[in-house]
Amino acid sequence: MSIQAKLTDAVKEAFKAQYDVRIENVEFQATRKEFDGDITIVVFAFLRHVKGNPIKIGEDLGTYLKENVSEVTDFNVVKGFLNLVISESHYLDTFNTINAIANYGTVTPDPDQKADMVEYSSPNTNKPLHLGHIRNNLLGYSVAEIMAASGKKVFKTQIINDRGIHICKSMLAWKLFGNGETPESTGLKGDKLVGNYYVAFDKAYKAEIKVLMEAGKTEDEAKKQAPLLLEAQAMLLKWEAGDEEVVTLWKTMNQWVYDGFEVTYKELGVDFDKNYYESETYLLGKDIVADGLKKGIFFKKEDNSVWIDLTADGLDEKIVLRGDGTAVYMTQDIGTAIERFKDFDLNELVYTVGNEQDYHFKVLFLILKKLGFEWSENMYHLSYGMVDLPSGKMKSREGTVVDADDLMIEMTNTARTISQDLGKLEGYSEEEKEALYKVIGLGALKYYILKVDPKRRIMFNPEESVDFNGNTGPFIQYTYARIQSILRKATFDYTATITGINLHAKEIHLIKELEQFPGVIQNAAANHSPALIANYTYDLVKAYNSFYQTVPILGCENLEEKIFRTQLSAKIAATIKSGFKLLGIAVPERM
RNA sequence: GGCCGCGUAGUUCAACUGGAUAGAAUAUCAGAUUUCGGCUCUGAGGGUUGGAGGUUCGAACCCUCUCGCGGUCACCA
Repeated sequence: MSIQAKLTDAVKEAFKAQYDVRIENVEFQATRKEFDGDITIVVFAFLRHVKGNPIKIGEDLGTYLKENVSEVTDFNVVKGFLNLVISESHYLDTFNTINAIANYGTVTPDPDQKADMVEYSSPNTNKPLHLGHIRNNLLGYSVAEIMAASGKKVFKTQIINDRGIHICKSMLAWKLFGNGETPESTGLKGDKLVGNYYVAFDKAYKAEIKVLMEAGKTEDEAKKQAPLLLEAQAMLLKWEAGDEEVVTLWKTMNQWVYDGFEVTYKELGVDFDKNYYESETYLLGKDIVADGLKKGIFFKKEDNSVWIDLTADGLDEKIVLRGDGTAVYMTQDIGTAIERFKDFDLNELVYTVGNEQDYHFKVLFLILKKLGFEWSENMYHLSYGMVDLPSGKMKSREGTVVDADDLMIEMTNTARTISQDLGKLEGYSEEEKEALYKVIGLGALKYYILKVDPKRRIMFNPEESVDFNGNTGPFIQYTYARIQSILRKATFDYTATITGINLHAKEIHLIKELEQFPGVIQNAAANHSPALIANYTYDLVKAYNSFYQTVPILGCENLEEKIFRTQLSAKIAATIKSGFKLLGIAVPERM
């Protein structure tokens, strides 16, 4: 039983005995360092139930707790805050308990529970992944890991937008200008090759528009009448009709892209349990629309298009099916959501999608609710802000995107430069060194992106790149590596359980930090926020560095204390590693 | 213009979801370490939490107004 649970019970009893009132919950916080004590109870919160002077109530409560809870050795009241001093032996006991737990902080999922699904990445197949996708991937992957660590059964998934006019544009450009090029013949990654043709299409298309406009067409007319666009549209129709030549080309070029994406995902360290393909799901949802039409949830306009009126909910009218009977984005999302809940018996469905689609998901969830699906309450849009560059927004057509593969290489290069100056890598092979540079470079990138609250925009400056000092991934990795260095030198047996020693203030502080880890994971899962894990890990590392600087570990004279400090160091390292694993960041043994 | 989100030290981020004197990092300055890795540690300066009201024991957080930035209001996804 945790100390907080114990105190909560005692507080309830105290109020029952002294005032005959029932208290539902007790508000705790860590005592601020300028006051004496370890745990603080906020007395103000009780004023709703008990009238009186908060200082008097606090003192009565403190007296009661000191008498009835063995761990409470003393207390003081400042304004409405009751500060409790907890015995040192409690912290030593706490550490011994924590130290015995193998996967401390994580909850093993019950395999029989309903599953949660996290969708992320979901790229188009006409261009390579860029910095924006990196934020998406890191967030989605990390949130899935955190949810799993909090005890949920989680599936990671992506839906690949492999169908539509965009891929036809690349296909057409390849057919016209490609001369049979392949990833093999050019040595280019498949996604890069296809992306080049998308750009080539756009260039040729723009040239056609210019010619048409010079011939007197308006811009709108020119855009709609350009022969290349008409041809791409014709290609899409052929694809939908199952034309063999078009479908074969489509399959070939998509496969190039998938192969390319696979490389990027692997480098980035993300994966998926299941892929969905839009080409297989784009017809879903039409039945539901027909159904909703019958029920009167949707209505038809003169041109046969189907809409939903959400003005009563403060939103607009939204189209759910085109006049020609074909699906729009919303139709598909309605259909796939229903299918997923059916197929997987889902509890929660998380969509990792940028905040420019906030409105779309608001509408989607509302429509599903109106259609009577109770699980629509369990859908969550993990919305995140854009990644801006100093030059402004990233725009693929203007060539201002930061390519995902290039960025990872750049980060690795920076790590290499720094490590060659400062690293302690004697005896490492070149391969081991390269692997290490990747760990550090990617650690810097991932931490930089994940430590920020998802909702906020990120300004990414590729010139300054990413810091390696201060609140950064490498700083935390360094602390881990240094602990490993100590453990390598600790040639004595440090497995014994230590009792009865006096603890240094820094040690108590570290144990308090350790104590919080399980709660932080639960909180991060509930809030879908890797930033909470990042901040926690950083606090832990800072507390450790302060400890490290203040007290000797291996040089400690007293054998029991030396053993304890070594154990404590090992557990801190293990916790850093677990925390970073939830962020998808590896930790090095040396660096 | 309607709706949504965001405004916190020079800069990058926190603040346990309404709690104590708003904390870190970075940069600047001043110190520490005969020692287990000097990518470490300790300290100083730096704030009207965009602004103005309100709610209450208590507001960066909730409400109203206002200013700034971004997104969105497509039969694209």
